[in-house]
Amino acid sequence: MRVPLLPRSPPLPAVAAAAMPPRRRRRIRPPLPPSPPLLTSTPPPATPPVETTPKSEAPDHCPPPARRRLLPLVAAAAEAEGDWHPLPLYPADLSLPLTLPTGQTFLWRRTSVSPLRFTGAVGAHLVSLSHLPDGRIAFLLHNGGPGGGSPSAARAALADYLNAAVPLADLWRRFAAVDARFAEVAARLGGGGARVLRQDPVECVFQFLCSSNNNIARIEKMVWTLAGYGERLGEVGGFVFHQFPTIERLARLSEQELREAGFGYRAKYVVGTAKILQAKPGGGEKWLASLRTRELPEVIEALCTLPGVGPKVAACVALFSLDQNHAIPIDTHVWKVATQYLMPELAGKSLTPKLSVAVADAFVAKFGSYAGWAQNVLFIGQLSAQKLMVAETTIVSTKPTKRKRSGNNFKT
DNA sequence: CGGTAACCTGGGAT
DNA sequence: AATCCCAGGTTAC
Repeated sequence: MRVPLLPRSPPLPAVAAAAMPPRRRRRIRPPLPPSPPLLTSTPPPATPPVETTPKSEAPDHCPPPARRRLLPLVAAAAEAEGDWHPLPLYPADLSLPLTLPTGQTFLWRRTSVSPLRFTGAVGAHLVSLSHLPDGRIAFLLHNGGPGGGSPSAARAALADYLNAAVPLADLWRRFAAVDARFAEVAARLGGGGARVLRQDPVECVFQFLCSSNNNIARIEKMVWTLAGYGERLGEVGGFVFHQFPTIERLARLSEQELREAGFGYRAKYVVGTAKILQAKPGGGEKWLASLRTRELPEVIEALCTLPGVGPKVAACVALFSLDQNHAIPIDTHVWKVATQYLMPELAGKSLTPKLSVAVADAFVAKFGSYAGWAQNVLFIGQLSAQKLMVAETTIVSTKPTKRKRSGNNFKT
């Protein structure tokens, strides 16, 4: 496999460098410059986003009916749900709808529309995320207590998963200053909050293994099927959530089993990759994690040895889970952006590995060591533009199609 | 090396 | 109704 040779990234932007702690000792609650100081070691539970009509909860979570009836609705909801814990992240730092359902992970489910709420597994923690009335992010731990984790452990896991140490607002200011197109898209998206996650590498590899030449709905279905092989964590909003399975568990799946589950030719990729990872000295988890401290070209090369992993999937895994903030996944959407705005001389040409390297280089030259974060925003801009167009045409041209549960796709 | 065709599947367009 | 085309690519000629 040819290895795209991406240049060494330029030094960190001064502002980011100053705010970024060394990777080695990742801070649990890093200070975010733009955010007011509000975190204490034991933050008081926040008022949960008010549920206007408390829906019927899963039986497991319901207090005894007799007692519940005596409580005011809000109190009952609070008791059934537990406490919402605020995080020092404001919409400019993290917008849930611009981060969770926009293609870097396919495992979160929208479990409430008003207030907007997403639920997913972060490691073994089953959490819901929502914006408080003041805009801050808050999380609710569903499987805490005996047999589960503590809120403080969940908080630490979330800070890591959300890449909370990276000062997004500062990055956006820099990006907008060097690129008019970015400024335009950023404004259209509401000014901030599209954040690159720091996912578990195993989870990330297998998610993007399912993504090739595929559409979002089916990717979500396949990824959800994979997750189902992991340990059950609980049920929220009618969805049963699982911890993502281990490599060992995935390696025990058969290609036939996955084909019957609708994976098509990707079935052999999943099993093959699981087996290769399993055979790594020290285990696949460790091998993948070790890539976090390697240079990007080496990371891409290593990932491309896995069956079903090509340059695009490798770049996704590198960016979304391996700290390669200047990795640029070149897919059809980004290719469009690139040929339209960044390198018009490439218009009409086909996306070859060599050209995709050239485009990636151009992104890094323009946006610097966090170019992947800029690319992610431009991608989302392209995505939403397309979805808006699709929505328009369907309204105009077709009769009201009965909507199947298309539930978790990105829409505005 | 660059260009091309299969490759599973499902939904929407023609 | 049948067929084509496309969807966040990768692999094999």
